[in-house]
Amino acid sequence: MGRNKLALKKIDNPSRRKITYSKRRDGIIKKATELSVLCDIDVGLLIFSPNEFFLLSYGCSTTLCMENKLRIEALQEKLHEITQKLQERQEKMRSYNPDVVNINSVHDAIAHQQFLNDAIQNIEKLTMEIFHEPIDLQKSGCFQVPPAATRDAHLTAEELVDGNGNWNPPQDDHQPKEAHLPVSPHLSLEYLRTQKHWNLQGRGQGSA
Amino acid sequence: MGRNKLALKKIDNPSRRKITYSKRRDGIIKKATELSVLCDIDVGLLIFSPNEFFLLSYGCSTTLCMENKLRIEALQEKLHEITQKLQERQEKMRSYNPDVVNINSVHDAIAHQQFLNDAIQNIEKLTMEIFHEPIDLQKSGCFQVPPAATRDAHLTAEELVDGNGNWNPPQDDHQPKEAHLPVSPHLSLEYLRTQKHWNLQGRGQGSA
DNA sequence: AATGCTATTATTAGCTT
DNA sequence: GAAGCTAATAATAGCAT
Repeated sequence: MGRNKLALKKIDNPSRRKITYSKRRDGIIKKATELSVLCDIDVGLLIFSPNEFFLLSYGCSTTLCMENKLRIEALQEKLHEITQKLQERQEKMRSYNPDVVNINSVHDAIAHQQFLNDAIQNIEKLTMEIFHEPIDLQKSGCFQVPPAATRDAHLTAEELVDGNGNWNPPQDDHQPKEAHLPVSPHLSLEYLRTQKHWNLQGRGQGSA
Repeated sequence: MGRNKLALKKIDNPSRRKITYSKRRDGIIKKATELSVLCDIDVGLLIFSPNEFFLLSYGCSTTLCMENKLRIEALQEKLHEITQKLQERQEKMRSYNPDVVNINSVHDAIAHQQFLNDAIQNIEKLTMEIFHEPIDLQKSGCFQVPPAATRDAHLTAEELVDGNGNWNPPQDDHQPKEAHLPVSPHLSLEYLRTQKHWNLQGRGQGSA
């Protein structure tokens, strides 16, 4: 085309190449536009030159491209956000189930203590609420829980705390032997109700 | 071009439109190929006709398109995975912080009791381990903890547990006023060590 | 380097098969 | 409808500015 035909290979002369680029770029854009209009179709054209990025689109091709870009950005943002949430949760879980081996600094120990305190407070709050506002087990369509049904369960209150040897058994009648619950490791709700509340009780045996 | 010029508007005759489409499509593909080769650049061309989808790409444009698609898929998979993890964590957290209002069945109550039991066991296990195997703070590259340095910290052991009104302060000398730790809300590990262990202590006031 | 010119080649509209 | 032909238009290489 033009004064003479040129071989279909990279134009070595950078100056001539750039000129050809400009002319043919405009040409192909015109062609793409015409094709799109004449034939009523969507045409997308992407041209990456070292110095410019051209993107032409009639219809969904750019939309597609842009949507993809936006989708990726949105997904990455969401992923980032949710990953942070997960890490927070994991950190919290780690504090509920701390491994002493991993406590290597005062900072770690403090953090875990804080969480343990929170956990204990939650447990106390719950038992208080259970005591003051007992749940009506009869109402909820479930089997009835016999009073003090813990002794024969896999893990009784006594076993739980005996491990530390410091459980003070409640003073009243919560130890009849009948165990009717089919469920395993548990404390019965009824039993919990007999305990007004639990408390942390430090027993100073100073070593410092 | 050709025998006569045609207006730049949609070709109404579908047959003629299709013919024009075929010819011009091939033409623009040739042009794109030439531009890419002659000028040594990446060119992408997307043509959406009602009956075919054409995608030409020299260099990164398709790569880009395909990569985007793959990236989207990978991101979505990751997001799905991590969302499930988060939900699991949230479920577990809910069990640690149960809301009595939501306990409407024996099944719920048992599940929560199970989690509370686990939490209690963890707390006891931790404190036992801390007591029996004190962490060597000097070894781990941390600053030295002065004995009983808790009183002036933002949140002392007393404040923490006073909220429940049931902390028994240790009997001996752990309350000098010197506070050397720069860290805030904390209990000192040294202080913990003076407490042989914590125990749950039920105070039977049976109402059942 | 960018713009315009134009000789020359490339594309293609309408036609034919 | 598809393939090929060709007159006619469109694009553009090289040159000049």
